[in-house]
Amino acid sequence: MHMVVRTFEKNEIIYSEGDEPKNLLCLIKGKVKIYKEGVGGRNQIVRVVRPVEYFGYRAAFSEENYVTGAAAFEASTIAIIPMRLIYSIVDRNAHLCNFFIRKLAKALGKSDERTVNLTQKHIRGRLAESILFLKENYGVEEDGCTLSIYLSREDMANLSNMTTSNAIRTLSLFAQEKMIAIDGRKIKIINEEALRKTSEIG
Amino acid sequence: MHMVVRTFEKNEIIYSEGDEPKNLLCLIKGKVKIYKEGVGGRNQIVRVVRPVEYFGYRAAFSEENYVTGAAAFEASTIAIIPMRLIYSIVDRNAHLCNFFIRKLAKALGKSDERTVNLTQKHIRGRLAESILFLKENYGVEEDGCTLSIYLSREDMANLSNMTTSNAIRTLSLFAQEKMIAIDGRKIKIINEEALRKTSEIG
DNA sequence: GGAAAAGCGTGTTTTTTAGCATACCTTTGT
DNA sequence: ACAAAGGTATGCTAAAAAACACGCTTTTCC
Repeated sequence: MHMVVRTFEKNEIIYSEGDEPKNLLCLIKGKVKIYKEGVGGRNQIVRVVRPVEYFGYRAAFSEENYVTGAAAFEASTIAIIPMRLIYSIVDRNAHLCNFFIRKLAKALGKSDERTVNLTQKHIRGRLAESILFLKENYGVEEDGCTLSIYLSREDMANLSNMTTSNAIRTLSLFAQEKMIAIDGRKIKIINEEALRKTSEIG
Repeated sequence: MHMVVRTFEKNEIIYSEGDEPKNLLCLIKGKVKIYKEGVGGRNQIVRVVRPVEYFGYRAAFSEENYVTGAAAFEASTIAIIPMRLIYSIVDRNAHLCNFFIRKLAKALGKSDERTVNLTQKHIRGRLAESILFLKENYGVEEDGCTLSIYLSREDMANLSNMTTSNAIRTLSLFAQEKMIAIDGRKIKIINEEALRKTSEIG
């Protein structure tokens, strides 16, 4: 009945679809994906978490089991706070209550936008958008243009709703077109304007 | 600074993407769609509202303008409650606060599931799912199998993430396969089991 | 009541995307 | 150091979905 902090190694699962939510999680250090298993082993990343953000509490508040899973993109440090503690505080702390309302409301808006982006844009648009999203969310290295997250092609695909081969193919195309430069998992944004345009028009 | 009730006619817009959210809405009677404009005039219905449900408050809580629009599927009666009233109550009423947390948390879970269903299932799966969804959400007529909502083919398409012609074609196929019977906009579920299977396997 | 518009049905073509197969290159673990 | 496994690259084929074209029917509105 008290908070603990533990580390998760790269690719370690933090919780799985169907698990009962007992804790509020707070990412102290690292990078985490929230994903959903789809048809034929294909996963869809629905959200990503950066430090310092809370996650894993939605299911608890709606009294359901998790409908998504969470895993560490890279070695991560996470604070684990029993939801029972939270419930008792929320009940008499309007401030905390508003905090969660706000977080949930923002996440819902993002989720709705994401639904449309993933369903209506074409492959190039979706991938361009993912690259920009990763930049906005996790930032870049000191050079100002290399994404500071290094994802496998499969994770890029799962983020962008496409097959791994299409992610590989389209990344190569973007590199040919000098919108990005790729070196293994390192993605450098060369022409952000073009990328933005691609993400908008498809 | 007080609640009003007004009616909206069929297809009338209740609020639009980009509008500033000032009110909490409550659908008293009728049926409402929450949708998002996509690429090339294609809309995606992200949620539907039935009586008696609250809607239109998400954007207010997250202090954004609306990212979705709302319109009446059919003639509807709606209570309009200024958000300013709500804010003042939420601040000191833990019960109401929990109500909104719960609603938002549930909606977010649904939205995540919807994202994956819309992106990964094939046309047949998506349409079958929409039909079952409409049954669960709005129910059936006295005969126990005719959906009590009558949508245009275009709305069926917008609900299922497909073009209007594909919605028309696939509905005809389902009718040929005796899973449903169609008579204009009337959809009768003949073989729910088959429909459910179609929605699962694609 | 009749013209115009909106909605529906069906067939064909084209584009987009998934699915495979194969080769090569990097890690990982022993 | 080496085998095995996992990840990346590329080409080809098949399937799915969109786009288009056209005719027909129903609604809407002067």
